Amino acid sequence: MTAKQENTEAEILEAAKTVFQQKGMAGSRMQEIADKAGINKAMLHYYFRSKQMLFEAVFKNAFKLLAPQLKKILDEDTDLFDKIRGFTNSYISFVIKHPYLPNFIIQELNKNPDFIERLRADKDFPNIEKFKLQVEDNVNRGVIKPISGEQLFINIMSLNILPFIAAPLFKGFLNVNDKEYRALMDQRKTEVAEFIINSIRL
Amino acid sequence: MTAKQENTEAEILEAAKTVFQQKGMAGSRMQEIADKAGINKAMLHYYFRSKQMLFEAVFKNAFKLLAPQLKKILDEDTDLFDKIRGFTNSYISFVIKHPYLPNFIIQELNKNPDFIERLRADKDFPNIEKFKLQVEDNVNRGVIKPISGEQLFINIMSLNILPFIAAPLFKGFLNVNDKEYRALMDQRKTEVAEFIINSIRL
DNA sequence: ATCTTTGTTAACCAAATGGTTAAACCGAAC
DNA sequence: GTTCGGTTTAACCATTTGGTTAACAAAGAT
Repeated sequence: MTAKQENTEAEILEAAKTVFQQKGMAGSRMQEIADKAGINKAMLHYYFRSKQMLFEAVFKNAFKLLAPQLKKILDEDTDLFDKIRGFTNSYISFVIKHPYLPNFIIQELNKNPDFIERLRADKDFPNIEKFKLQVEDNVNRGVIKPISGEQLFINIMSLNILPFIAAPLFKGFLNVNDKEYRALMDQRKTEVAEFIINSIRL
Repeated sequence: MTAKQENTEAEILEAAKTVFQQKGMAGSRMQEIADKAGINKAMLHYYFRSKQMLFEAVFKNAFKLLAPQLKKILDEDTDLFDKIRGFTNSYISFVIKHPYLPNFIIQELNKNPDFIERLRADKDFPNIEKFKLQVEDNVNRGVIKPISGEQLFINIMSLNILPFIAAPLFKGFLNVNDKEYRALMDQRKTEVAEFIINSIRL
């Protein structure tokens, strides 16, 4: 076995990630992935057997990257307000590093809703129970207005995720160019957290 | 010319809408659209020349449906708080009627960002200027905390849109079934508006 | 009645696409 | 240096897919 073995597999995954995340499962071509990885198309099948299996490998890797981001807000042991500030700030850095990733996951999950079941089996699958208790505790202590952990979680995610997923749409509505839109996103790094906190603080 | 003429064209558009919105441009097959419309595949080309042109017809129709929803929040002449309540409430009804539409638009716009330029040419393209003035006015009158119209608009849209686009993901994280998730969405019909208003009210 | 235009279909086509195969390659163990 | 294992490639294959064509039906127009 040559030393290239893992190298090739990694290069395939990297190329597949790029193509799949930008064009989706249906819009991606095995040939394009092979070209981008600089190898023969047959290698894709040698290492991953089929387009579907290659896709699932890429998808799982993508999800593995996203999960730790969510752990920050779900499992960490910090004060609720700091948590919201911390997540909002770090999520934006994450998206800059992986621009297509959240959209990719959401999109493919829409086309294949049962994927989530297989993901849940993983030990690192994010769990909201701890966060729910924390929110409930803050409500009981009179720190924040009554709100369920679920709804607060949905709100935090929505405010952080959609502006990136729907960037072209918002750019159109707001009539701003890429640079101006990036400035808006930069502003959100702090503003979104305060927006949320203002809403729930008593 | 038979009386079927417009009928056929409409049936093609209806079938194409269903298929394109659920599977996207790349994932859709002309044959499937023809089957769903109950006609021969050649008719698709007879009426719309190519897959691309059929797709664009569907896309424009979809956008035409979405635009009036946005006008509610951008152009109407009602009080800001009422506007937020009204939009939130009516948007959810809209999504129930057209479940795949917002995701479809966002997704295809991501794969084809220059689409938005062609859409902007339309007279009915939503314009945010009036809304910006209204927000500014409310800030100046001390009714709400300082916030730009752009950011408030992004927040309103995000809180309303993402929970539907990312429904499978949220269902997974929250570990709820379809029925429970729908209940959460129902709760949001009023809660989201109050969440926003609480955040900006002085 | 026949001619013309429009709508519709079945059969067909070329290109693209996911996947396979058989042979070549290449480093390592013997 | 020969053999043996996994690795890599070029060529090939069957199917799918968007699109075309030629013939045909139906309805006005003359």
